[in-house]
Amino acid sequence: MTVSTQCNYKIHLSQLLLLATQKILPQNYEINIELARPKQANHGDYSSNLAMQLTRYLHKNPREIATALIDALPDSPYLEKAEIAGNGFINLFLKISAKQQFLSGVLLQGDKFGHNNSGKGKKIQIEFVSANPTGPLHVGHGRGAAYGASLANIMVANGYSVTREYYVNDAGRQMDILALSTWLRYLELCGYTFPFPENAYQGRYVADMAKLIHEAHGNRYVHQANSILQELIQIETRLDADERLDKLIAIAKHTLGEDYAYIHNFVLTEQLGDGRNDLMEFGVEFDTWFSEQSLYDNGMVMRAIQLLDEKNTLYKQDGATWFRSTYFGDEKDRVVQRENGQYTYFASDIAYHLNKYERHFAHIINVWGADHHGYIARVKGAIQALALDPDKLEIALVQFAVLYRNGKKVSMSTRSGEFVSLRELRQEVGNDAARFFYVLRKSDQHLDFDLDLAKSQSTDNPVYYVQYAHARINSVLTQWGENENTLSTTDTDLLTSQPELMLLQKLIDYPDIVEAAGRERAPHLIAFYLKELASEFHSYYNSTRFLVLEETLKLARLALIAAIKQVLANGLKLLGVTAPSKM
RNA sequence: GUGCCCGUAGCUCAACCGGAUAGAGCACCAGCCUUCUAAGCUGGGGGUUACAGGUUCGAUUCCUGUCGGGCACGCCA
Repeated sequence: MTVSTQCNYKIHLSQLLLLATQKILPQNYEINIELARPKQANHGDYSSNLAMQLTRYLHKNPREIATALIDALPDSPYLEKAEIAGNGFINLFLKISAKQQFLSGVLLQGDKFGHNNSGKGKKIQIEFVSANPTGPLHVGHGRGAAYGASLANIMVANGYSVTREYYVNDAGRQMDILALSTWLRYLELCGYTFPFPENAYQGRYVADMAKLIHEAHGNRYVHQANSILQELIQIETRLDADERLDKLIAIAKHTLGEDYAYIHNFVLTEQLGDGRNDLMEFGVEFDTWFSEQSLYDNGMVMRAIQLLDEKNTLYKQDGATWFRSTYFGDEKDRVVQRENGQYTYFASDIAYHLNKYERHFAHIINVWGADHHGYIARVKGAIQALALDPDKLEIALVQFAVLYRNGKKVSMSTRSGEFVSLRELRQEVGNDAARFFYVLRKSDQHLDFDLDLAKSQSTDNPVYYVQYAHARINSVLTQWGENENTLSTTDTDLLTSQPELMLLQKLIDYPDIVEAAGRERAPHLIAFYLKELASEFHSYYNSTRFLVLEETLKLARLALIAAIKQVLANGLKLLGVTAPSKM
C-alpha cells in the first residue's frame, strides 16, 4: 500500500475481498463489498456479509461461500486472520503491527489526517442561514449556521471545492415592514405619539436603529408625518392587520419619497452587518452574499419567468400568473406574479436557482429550516420545468431547536421580540458549547438545547469533556518537553495493551467517520466520534502512566497520545470548536 | 382534513444504503486524588425499539394500518 491508502485498512480489506470474489465468481455480478466495524471485539476488527450476499449468485449456503472466499483471499501484510462466524459472516482481524504502524501516518499527515479526495475537487455549493435581515439571528438560525458551516468543512475534508453562500432576502415585503417599523420608532423620537402597530417589528433593535437615524439626522425624515398619523390613530378600520400594514407601507413610501430608500437601505445595511458580525464571531463565514434584489436589477427574474413561459408552464388566472407546479408533483399551482404586477418570492427563488445552475456547480445543497419542507416540491418543479436536473439540488432540512432553562421550555416569538437571539445564546454558553451542542443531534431530529447543561463547566458537558482530553494530552507533552515532530518515527511495537490497541483502532476509524459524515451530510457523526475517542483516552489516562522511565515505552505512548491529540484537534476543527491547550 | 418528518432505557440521544447479544451520557447506588490536570476514572441495576400485521436467512432500519408528537398547507418571505 502507498502512504495514502495506508490510512485506510478498510479500503484495503475490501479490495482483498473483491479479488477473492472475482476468483470464485468469474461471471457478472453486482455486489457492494461492505465492511462493518463489529460491536463485539471477538468478531474481529472488520466484518463482512459478502458470503450472504453471494448466495444470490452461487446458490450455496453462506458458510460454504465464506470458506471459499477466505481460501481465495490474497496475502496481505496487514491481515492477521479471517474467520467464519454466525450464519456466514467473515470476520477480519488486522495484525497488531498494522495498527502500530498506523500512528506514523497520523503524525506525518497532521492536520490533513482524515481527509480524503472522494470529492475529486468537484465544485459544490452549500447555501445556509439565509435569514431575512429583518432582525437579529435567533437560536433557530444558529442551528442552521452551525450545521451548514460544519457540513461545509466536512465536504472540504472530503475533497470538494465548496462555496458557502448566504441568500439575502433584501427585496421583499418583510424588509418594507422593517423600514416602516423603524421610521415609526423614529417618529416617536421626534415627539409624535401613536399606537405602534402590533404586527410591525417590536424588537428593541428597531428603536435602536431609529435612534441612530435620529442622532445623525435629527428631524430630517419626519416629512408630512400627519398623513400616517391619521391612519395610525384611526381605530375603526375595515382592513385586516396585514392589509393595514401594507397601507402604512404605501403611505410611508409616498410620504418619504426618495428618502424611503435611505431608510430601507439603512436598516438593511444595519441588520445585514449585524448578522454577518454575529456569524463571524460564531466562526461561520461565507464566500458569497447573494442579493435577491440583484436578480431583479439584472433582469434575471424576468428571464426565468420568460423561460418558464416558453416551456408552456405558466398561465393567467384571476389576474395573476401561475406556474403549473402540479405537473411536477406539487400539491397545487403557485403564483409567480401577483395581480398587482409584483413578483412573488417564489419567482425570485426560481431565478436564484437558475442562477445557481448556471454557475456550474456539480452539486447544490440548500440547508433549510424544516418549516420550509412544503416548498421543496415547487422549487424542484421549477427546476424540472427549466429542463435542469433536479437531482443536482439537494435540500437538507434542519429541524427546530427548542431551548430549555431550568428544565422548562423557553418560549420564543419573533414578533413580540421575546425570542432568544443567537448572540445572547453565544454570550450565555460560549461559542464552543453552542457549536458543539447544535451538531450533537441528527439534523432531522428536533433539538432540545439545554442551556444549563451547555454552560455548566462540569463532567456533564460533552464539549468540555472532549476539549479536556486535548488539553490533558497537551499538558503531558509539555511536561515531556521534547519536540513532538520526532514522534512520527518512534518505534511503536510496545503498544500492545488492550486500551492501546482499542485506541489505535479508534484512530484508524477516523477517516471513515469523516467520509460517512460527508456522504450522509451528518456532522453529528464527528461529534459522537470525538466523545468516544475522548472517553477512551480518559480511561487510558487513568489506567496507564505515559512518562515512564523506559524510553522506548515512553516514546511509544507519547506517539499514541500525540496522534489522539491530532485527531481530536482535527475533528473539533471540522465542527468549528477550539482545541484548547490548557483548561 | 391532506402531505412531509418523528416515536429507542426514568431524561437527552446513537446505532455506518437490512446484520450477530440494540449502545452512550445524564440521573440513581458503591468506590478511586502524597504519581503526567478529579472539567477525569472504575463497578452496578435499567429495554416487548409506540402498537398490530407483512416482506426474508435476518427488521430499530423496508411496506401497510392504528395511536401519539412536530411542521407545512398565502397572490408572506
